[in-house]
Amino acid sequence: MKIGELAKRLDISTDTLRYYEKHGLLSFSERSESGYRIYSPKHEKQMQFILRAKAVGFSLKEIQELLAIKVEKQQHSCGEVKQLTLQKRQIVRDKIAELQRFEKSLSLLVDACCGGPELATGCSILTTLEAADDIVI
Amino acid sequence: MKIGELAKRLDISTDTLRYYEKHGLLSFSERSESGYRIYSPKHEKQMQFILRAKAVGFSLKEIQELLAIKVEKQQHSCGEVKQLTLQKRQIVRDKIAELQRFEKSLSLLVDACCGGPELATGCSILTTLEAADDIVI
DNA sequence: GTTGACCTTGGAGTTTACTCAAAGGTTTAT
DNA sequence: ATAAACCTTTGAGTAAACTCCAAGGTCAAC
Repeated sequence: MKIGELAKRLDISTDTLRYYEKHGLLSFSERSESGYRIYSPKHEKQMQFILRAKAVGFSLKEIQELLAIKVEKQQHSCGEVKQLTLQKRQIVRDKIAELQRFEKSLSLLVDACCGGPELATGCSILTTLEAADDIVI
Repeated sequence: MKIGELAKRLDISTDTLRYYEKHGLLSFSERSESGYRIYSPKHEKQMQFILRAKAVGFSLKEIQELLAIKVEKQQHSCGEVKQLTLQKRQIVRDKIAELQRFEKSLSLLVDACCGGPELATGCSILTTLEAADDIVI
């Protein structure tokens, strides 16, 4: 699969793919005789991982660190790799907890709102928002 | 509370606070006679919301949209506001699902790893990684 | 056999989100 | 009353993550 096809499948630009390769996120692909990048399903999986990590707020540098867990086997002890993994998992868990608070707040709003055609000024969604100091939004 | 104190409490810079005000994220504060910004606990709460939203991958523009749910009452119908809130909640739910997949993958790694002092090359954490194609990392 | 749609690189430009500096006014402590 | 530690604004600079462009090579179709 050439770069254009992979880009289309992932709904990103070819520039982004080359950018990620250049910056050490996407591992090097084979090249055709003429120098075209040839990607395998493995590359697609790796990209999906990168894009999903990005969507939940990891920076490219952090994503590199996540990917590096896989690579660090030769250099580091089992204990170190496990420690790093535990650290990353904690970050993920914290993010989940944060999002669950958002979800709760938004659900409160949704439940309180009538959803009718009248102007929202008189709607209970707002009363909810203004009254409940403990609601985060 | 003056800008320096709020910045310290939130562990960000005063520049960032002024930046958020300028870009319509943090609502205007009162000013002292000499022109100093005076913040209330309400401002602190708003900032905490902004920082938490940022931590889970919302851009400043998206955070504005979240905050705008509160403001749009005068201009929009109850139904529209509810629709927007539902949309935002779906995004939050998708992010949660994504993070739960990460958590699961990382947990598999943690559980499979002995955590001992030997080089990770021979550790089952790696076998897990390389064998399980359905694991995302 | 040439047109059009691909691909290559290098490098410049853009957007987002800060971050710093300059020049000056205010407040607090000694 | 005079430093030191605040605060103000304006505007420039920076880092991350793309995004675009130019100049050229490749490939499939008509």
